[in-house]
Amino acid sequence: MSAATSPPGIPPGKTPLEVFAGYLAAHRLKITPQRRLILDIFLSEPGHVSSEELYAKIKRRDASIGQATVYRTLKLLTECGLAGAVSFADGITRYEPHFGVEHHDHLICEACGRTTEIVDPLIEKRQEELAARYGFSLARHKMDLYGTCPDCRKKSG
Amino acid sequence: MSAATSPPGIPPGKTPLEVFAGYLAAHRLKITPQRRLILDIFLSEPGHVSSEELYAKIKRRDASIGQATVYRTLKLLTECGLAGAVSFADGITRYEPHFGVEHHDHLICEACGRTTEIVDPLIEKRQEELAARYGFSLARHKMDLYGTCPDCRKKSG
DNA sequence: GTAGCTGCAAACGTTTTGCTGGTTG
DNA sequence: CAACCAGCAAAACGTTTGCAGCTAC
Repeated sequence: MSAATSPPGIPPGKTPLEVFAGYLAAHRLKITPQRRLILDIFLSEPGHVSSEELYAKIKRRDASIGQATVYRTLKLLTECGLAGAVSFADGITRYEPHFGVEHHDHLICEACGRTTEIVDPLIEKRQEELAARYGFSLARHKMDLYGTCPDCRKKSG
Repeated sequence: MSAATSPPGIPPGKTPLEVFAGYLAAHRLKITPQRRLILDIFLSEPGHVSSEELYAKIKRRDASIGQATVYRTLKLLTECGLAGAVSFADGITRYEPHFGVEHHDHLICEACGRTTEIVDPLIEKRQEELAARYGFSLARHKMDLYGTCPDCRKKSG
């Protein structure tokens, strides 16, 4: 596997900026203040953000930035493996940092909408086995569990 | 839990039409030829369909039907548990039948895009346990495994 | 200096909505 | 016959793209 363009898997011992810069250089693209700022703010987000949410946060630091730049940069971040796109079937694409942040799955309350991040080693391991059984090499996965959280169960009986 | 409006879980021993009719009656909505036809064709689909794909198929049987009706009916079918919305982060919402069709997860090849439907009882069981540990009652879940299928692995080394 | 970037605004494709006449219960 | 529905077309939504001037390399 040649290192330059492979999306999944973050190179070890590199800062996010180095990863991004490396990707940009490899594709003859440029590092700009806007791209740095977007990377910076994106990585400081705890969970998943939509492009619009991120745009709002970024605008507070640089009011002159445009929506399109945020969209374009998020796409770049996804391509270089620093971001991952998740969608919860509500028509909005959300992104989550794939750097420093451990992989996690989601436990989503259908009543109040709150999401909890979860990981279960046993499931992770089993997924690998399952993919292998079909001859797949597993790059990544997404698992969302939908239900009702304890609080909402109390409220609605 | 009162039966009328609960989305998840298909009542046993009922036909899809009965489920749908029951839901409509409970909400004082009406059964129409269009809704019947959409349900019928939707359930005859093997995998996931987008609203537009379904619309195209439906139009072949009733050219006078409108897109909006398909959208509206798919939403109803989702509400009454007969359909489930899935989205693969490409901006298009797809629906899959939740009746007769066993629940399944997806194994998706990132190279050629083909999806294989999979189920692993061990994972299903573990998901329940995991949700329970957080006090959640689990209604449903979505698990997508992304990787490279055997064929594409051969082709690209 | 040149290739690539930005911000703006217009375009795009999917989904939703307002309306009027028609249909269901 | 009252409430709800269908089809149509227009609107709304998130996202992408074309362009003209500006910036990184």
